[in-house]
Amino acid sequence: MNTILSKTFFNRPTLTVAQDLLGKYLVRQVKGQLVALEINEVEAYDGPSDRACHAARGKTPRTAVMFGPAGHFYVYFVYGVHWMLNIVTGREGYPAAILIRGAGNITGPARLTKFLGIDKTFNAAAAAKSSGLWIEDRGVIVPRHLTQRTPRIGVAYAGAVWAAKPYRFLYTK
DNA sequence: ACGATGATGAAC
DNA sequence: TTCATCATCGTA
Repeated sequence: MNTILSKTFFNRPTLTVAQDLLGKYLVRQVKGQLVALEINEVEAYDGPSDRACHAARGKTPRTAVMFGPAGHFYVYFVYGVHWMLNIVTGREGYPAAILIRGAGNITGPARLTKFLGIDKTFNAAAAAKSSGLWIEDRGVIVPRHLTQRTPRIGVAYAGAVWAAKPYRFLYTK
């Protein structure tokens, strides 16, 4: 059975949700066609004290979505070129999100959004059929020994302590 | 190793 | 209003 994950799943501690996202499916529906990719790489950005999290410098028009309810997408533009897809986690008022970096055979967050046709129009959208983009539990059991935790990519600016946090989660078959 | 390419936020 | 920075990728 394929269960669409709802707010209940995302409204939990960010690191827990990040670990649990491995093996879940990112599903995109466009013109009646479904594309489903198994999530295998994510990064957690957890709260105002996380110096790598965009919300660490307060609530701004860009980061406002992260302060909202869990289960919505935070999509932003970086390096003048790429769109990044995140899903908001945790309780309302607590800014946190998870960057989806890889799914299926697509490696790299920018390649993933390009492949699925995701851009700013998905920012603040709910992860649900109504938006054409959601996440499903398809019953995959991920053996713990096939997962890894490493520091996050490209966050040296956050300082030694936060850059070293093992907030990147990988699932390799 | 580096340039592309533009939104963002902080400083002035 | 200007400027440095940036959760990356493709080409070299």
